[in-house]
Amino acid sequence: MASQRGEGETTTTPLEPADRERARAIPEAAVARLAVYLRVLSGMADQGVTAVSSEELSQAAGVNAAKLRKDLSYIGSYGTRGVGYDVEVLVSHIERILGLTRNHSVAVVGIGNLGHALANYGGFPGRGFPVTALFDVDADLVGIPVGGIPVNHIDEITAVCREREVSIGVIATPPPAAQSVCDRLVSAGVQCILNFAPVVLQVPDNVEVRKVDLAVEMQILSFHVARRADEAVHNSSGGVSVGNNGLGVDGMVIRP
Amino acid sequence: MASQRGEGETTTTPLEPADRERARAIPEAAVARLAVYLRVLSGMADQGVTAVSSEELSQAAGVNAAKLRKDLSYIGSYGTRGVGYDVEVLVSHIERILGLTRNHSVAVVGIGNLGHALANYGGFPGRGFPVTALFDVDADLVGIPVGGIPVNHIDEITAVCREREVSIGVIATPPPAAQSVCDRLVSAGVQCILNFAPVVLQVPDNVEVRKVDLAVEMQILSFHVARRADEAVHNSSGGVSVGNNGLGVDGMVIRP
DNA sequence: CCGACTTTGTGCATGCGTTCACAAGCGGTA
DNA sequence: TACCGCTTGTGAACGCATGCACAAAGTCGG
Repeated sequence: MASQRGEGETTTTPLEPADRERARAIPEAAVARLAVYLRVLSGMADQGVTAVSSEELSQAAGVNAAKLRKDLSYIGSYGTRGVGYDVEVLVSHIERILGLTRNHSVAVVGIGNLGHALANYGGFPGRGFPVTALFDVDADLVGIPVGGIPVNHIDEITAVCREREVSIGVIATPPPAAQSVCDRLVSAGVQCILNFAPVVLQVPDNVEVRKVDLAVEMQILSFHVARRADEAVHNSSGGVSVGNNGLGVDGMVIRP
Repeated sequence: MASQRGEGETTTTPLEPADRERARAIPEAAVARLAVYLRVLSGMADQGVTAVSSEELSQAAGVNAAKLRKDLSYIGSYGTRGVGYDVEVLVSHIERILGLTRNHSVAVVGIGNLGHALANYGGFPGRGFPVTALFDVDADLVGIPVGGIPVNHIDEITAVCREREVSIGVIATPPPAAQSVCDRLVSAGVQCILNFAPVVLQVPDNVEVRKVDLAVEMQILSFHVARRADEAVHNSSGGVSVGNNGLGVDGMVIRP
């Protein structure tokens, strides 16, 4: 489902006409990479670079040049053949596609070690994600400002989230509380959740969940350590060549 | 390269004979899910559950039942047809494949907000990953214990990592320092890195990097917010059906 | 001891994402 | 203006992962 292209729209759309159709066609993996490109491009812009080729950008982002061009083609044709891409133009178009033109109010739930760290990030990396609300069950924390924002009690979550138009909820609670918090966020109208708790959240279909799971990350690394160790034992030759292709957005390129 | 299957080994191997061959064949995405299954199974074991079917486990892990069975088949046939899986057995086999039978010493570099949070996790989620070393550039922090471990100066990184046999390095520094820290970790013999800095690290092929990028996660969520908002504007019908398939290990299932 | 039911394990088809390779297009130059 | 070299954009092939559907295999009840 969802793979049919809606055609025949002739109304004057408030947001670009053909972009919507493109947006729904962008593979999730490509979206993740676009965010990386955006950061690299922003860095280049800060250094005064105005133009870049797909080869240069792909090197900096740690991906294949062809893949980069395909990723960029998902959002349109904004390059100049024979020349490359204008950094500013690319930045603005990626920002538009990623929806970074509007601000996304963020609420952090669970003000423990991690919650503190998140709250203190201060405007979150890559501006546009202001933390506007903090919540915790601990009554002793309520009212105390963390990173400039006072902590609210978790029971106020619905009212506060609605009032401050929170669009992204970050769950940094202990595992047992995560599902309950998630449910409350959802019923408060939050449709995007970033979950740091090592729990598989159950949510309705209209809610988007991204998961950051330290234990899983560590265990994946552990797997590779073990595999490598075994290979080392069984292969008399010491040749190492791994190549971290596969899923994920990690880049890994030999420096020039 | 690396896709040939080494056969003809008849020596008594310290680690199971046919498992190595299996291990290198497990898709990366499946490895990530195995870690999730392991957590779910551990939780079940704690609650006294001794047996589980693929259907139950897949529900709890938020994945398709067929996919779960296929994932488990990568590590061998440890189920009983007509019955299901023995929880203990499955746990021990997944742990073995993921290399969790040995401890993996972890070093955290960059003792800021995030570094503090990581150090205080205390033995890291899912035991087996003891934090044994902390590093920072700030001389004022050196010697002060965080989460029970004294902070070392970053210049000692090579000596300390070698001495404590650190196998996983966690980078929680500001972006500009990340590549430098990474280089030092690599030259200290660390082959696995978990990177929290919003930087694309350049490493040699024999080093495995996993990335946790908050900005990217937020921007992916932002993308979905924007897409959804556009759809809401253009679709008069209010039907919502997203389905978070694609990359990643996130689960999303309607609760029973 | 046998039959019926249940659940695993997996061959196969489908779909998605990555990669290749090249035509199209643009700027610079004579 | 016409040519030449360079880089983009993309059609098509490839490969991997997912999901389906069923045979294999084991248990339980009679």
